[in-house]
Amino acid sequence: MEKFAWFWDRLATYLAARNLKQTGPRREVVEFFLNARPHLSVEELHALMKKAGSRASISTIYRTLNLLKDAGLVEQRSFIDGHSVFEILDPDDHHDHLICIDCNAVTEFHNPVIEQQQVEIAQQRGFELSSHYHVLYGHCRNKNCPQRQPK
Amino acid sequence: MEKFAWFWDRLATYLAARNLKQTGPRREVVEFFLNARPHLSVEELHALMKKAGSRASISTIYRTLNLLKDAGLVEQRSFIDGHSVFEILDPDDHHDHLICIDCNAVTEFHNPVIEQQQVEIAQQRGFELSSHYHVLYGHCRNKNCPQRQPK
DNA sequence: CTGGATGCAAAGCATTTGCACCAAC
DNA sequence: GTTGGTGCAAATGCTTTGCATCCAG
Repeated sequence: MEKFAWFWDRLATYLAARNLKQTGPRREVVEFFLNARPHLSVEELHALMKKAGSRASISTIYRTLNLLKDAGLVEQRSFIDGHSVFEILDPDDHHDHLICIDCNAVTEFHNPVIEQQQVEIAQQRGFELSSHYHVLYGHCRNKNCPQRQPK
Repeated sequence: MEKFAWFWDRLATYLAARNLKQTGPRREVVEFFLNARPHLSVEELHALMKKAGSRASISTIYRTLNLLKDAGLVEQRSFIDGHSVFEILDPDDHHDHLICIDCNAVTEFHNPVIEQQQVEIAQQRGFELSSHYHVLYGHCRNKNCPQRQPK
């Protein structure tokens, strides 16, 4: 029972429907992407793959992730320091994030009240909601949190 | 009664405390920035100022906006298409965003229920909330929205 | 006067693209 | 064999920076 079977399925369907090919490098990128910790930058993903012996170029990583984005399987998010990260877009497991600004720990939350408010906000403005991005930043209280940015 | 008196005051204090200077171009950038419509890109701001006769360079605009950011007076937001915008950080007027994925139009919203839920979520987890980022993506229904990415 | 500020052009970075070669189908 | 995919290097687009000059304090 592969954890990301649904992902691979939808990808295969997408590729087949457009006469796109299922190549080695492309598979590798998807594999590493799915198994990497969330919020990995493209450069980090590239380094990881390189260390594991993959020869996929950074261009291919970008091209593949953009493909996944076009397929509606991932979401792209930008950071102020210039780079961006891609996130798995699983409709059955939606959640938002709390991020500790000291140790970068990521916690998930799901709040029906907020979800409902979002729908209402969109309706009020004749906006057809497609997705959303919601992150709370702050200080976690974990024992092993350094209480300050590693920088 | 200048609308942004508090902003100019805090800026003056910040500059004075660090022996930084109050120059012509710097004042112009701040002035145009404060009076421009929200969510103006740096390039748009530059074009606007140029048309109005200012000779401030785009470097100066960037340097000034970064100064305001360091002073805690504005906040920077990045978009996936590469550019970023700066927003006045007024603690008495917080808002979040709706972004049209067709025409990139940005609308603001403010929802007390959501704000309250956020506080509760953080409290439940012993998280000390510092800031948050909340964006709703979808399709706007404006007459002039192309209904598709210009690309 | 002195040190910070500016304009210009060049440099940086993350990301994209052109092109010749390679490999799915 | 076709057509899409890949790696490489060059190009792009936003943002930053080095430097000589300028100006506020």
